[in-house]
This record gives sequence, structure tokens and C-alpha cells, in this order.
Amino acid sequence: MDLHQRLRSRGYRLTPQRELVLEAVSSLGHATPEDALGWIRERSGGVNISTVYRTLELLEELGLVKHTHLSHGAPTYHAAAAPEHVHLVCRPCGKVIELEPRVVSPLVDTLQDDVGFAADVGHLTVFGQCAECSR
Amino acid sequence: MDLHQRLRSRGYRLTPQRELVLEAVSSLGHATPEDALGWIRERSGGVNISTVYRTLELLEELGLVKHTHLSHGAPTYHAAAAPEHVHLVCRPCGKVIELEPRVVSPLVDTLQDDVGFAADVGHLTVFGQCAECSR
DNA sequence: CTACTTGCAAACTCTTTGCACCATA
DNA sequence: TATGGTGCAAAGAGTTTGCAAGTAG
Repeated sequence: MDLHQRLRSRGYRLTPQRELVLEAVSSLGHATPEDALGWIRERSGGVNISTVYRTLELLEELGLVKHTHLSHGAPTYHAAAAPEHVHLVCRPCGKVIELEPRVVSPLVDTLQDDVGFAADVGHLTVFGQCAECSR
Repeated sequence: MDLHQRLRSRGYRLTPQRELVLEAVSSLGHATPEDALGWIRERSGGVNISTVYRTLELLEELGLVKHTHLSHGAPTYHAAAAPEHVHLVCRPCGKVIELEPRVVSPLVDTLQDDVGFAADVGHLTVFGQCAECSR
């Protein structure tokens, strides 16, 4: 865990709250700020929701977590340490499917070559309808 | 304009507010609810913001507008009559680039073939960094 | 006329911020 | 012990809803 080093090298401090938030996101895989808070409450005394927001922002700045938008509402965070993946969200049933970024590499290459756009694959979410819901 | 027919066939009524909201979205190309309201205020007396929300929801149900998320905050609506397109959003500068859906057809086909997922191209937004910001 | 719509205001959700107190280094 | 961090409460965006008054058909 290099959380401590990353924090210290920028003058930030290591606190139990910061460890907990990162652990929550890592364990949950996908977590909204509210999800992370719930996870933390189940095992320790709890952390204030505003601290969760501040910490997620900080962890993202440090490159330890990333976020996407899997629904209309809250953003969803996941650990940057997790293998990078693309999200498919089925609108009818709400299911979230993760895929290897390989499936979008043709698209990424096209965007780079045609318009010089560097796509952020880890942030990509494709909405649509899954196989079951299409029947 | 088949707004009137579409509304009537489902028992809804044609009102000046509904015409204005659809016209706002069509003219602006991309519009948040707040943007649409601003456009309407510039030419007529104005419409209440809650009517804008209700109307956008209705127009989407009727298939006349669609929405995407181009930023963290408000959703962005565009007329369904406009040619379908994919959005690229440059995070550093905020610029929005529109591309023909052709560029993502390889991806759409892959998703369909591999996992049976029917991607909604009109709703797709790719975040990343544009050519200028990459220099 | 009647049912659908609108405007208004209040309520709600999600997120941010100011500030006094607390804790890491 | 000196900052930086946290909790709390209040303030802000964005959005939804209940209800009385207005209006399209």
C-alpha cells in the first residue's frame, strides 16, 4: 500500500478515514460516496459524508481511484489499482457489465487517428440493453 | 412537425410551452434544462423551470429528444430529429466534439456479437483529451 | 365543460463550504 | 506544537412534487 507515501510526498497526512475510504472503494469494486459510507459504517464507527467526498476527490487527485457515471445520479468510484475496464450499463435492468478495454481499442485508435482525441477508456460507460432484456 | 400528432395520439395536449421547449432544444443543438429555459426567456415571456423538466421528460418519452451526460452536473438534451451522433468531451478544455456514429460501429458490433449487448449510440459520450490539449 | 397543464412553492437529493476542534507528523 | 484534517451544520445546485388556477380540445 503506497497510500502513505503518495500522501506524504504531497504534504498530506495519513488518517484512518483516508485508509477506510480507499479500502471501501477497493472492496466494493464500484462504489458511490454513499456506498462507501455504508461499507465503513458496517465495520467501524463511521466517517462523516463530507469527509468521504473530500477524500474521494483527494484519492482521485493522487491517482488511486477513478470515477465514472453509471447512473443519472451519483458518480461511481473504483480503485485505480483494479484492472482497467469498460462499463456496460443495461438501462432496463440496471445491470453493470465489465469488459476488458481490448473491446474498445479499435474505437480508441480511430479517435486518435481521425481527430487526435485521446480517449479515457477507464471512464467509458456504454448504455444500452443487455442480452436478457433484449429478448 | 409531428409534435401535435404524437402528443394527441397519446392523449396529451399541444401547448405553447411544449412547442417552445422542443424548439429550444432543436435550435441549441445541445441544451441542459437551464439552457433551454434561457433560450425561451430570450424570445417569449418565459416558462417555469419545472415545466421545462416535465416537458423534456415527456418529449423523451415521445422519442422527440434524447439526453446524454456531457458533464458532471445537468444532463444535455438534443433533438432526436438531428442526425444521430457520438459525443467526445475534452476534460481539460470542455470542448464537445460530435462524430458520426460510423466511428463506433466496430465497437457496437463487437458488443452485440460478444455479449449480446445492444449499445445505445445516441447516448454515448467518450471523455478524454482533444488534440490541442494533448500538445 | 372536463381533463390535462402550468406556475408556484415547498420538499428532496446530492454535494460543497465555513469554522471550531482534533490529531498526525 | 504546528498544520492539516474532521465533524457538524448550513448553504447550494439540480430536480421533483402537491395543489390550486388556467386552458386546450
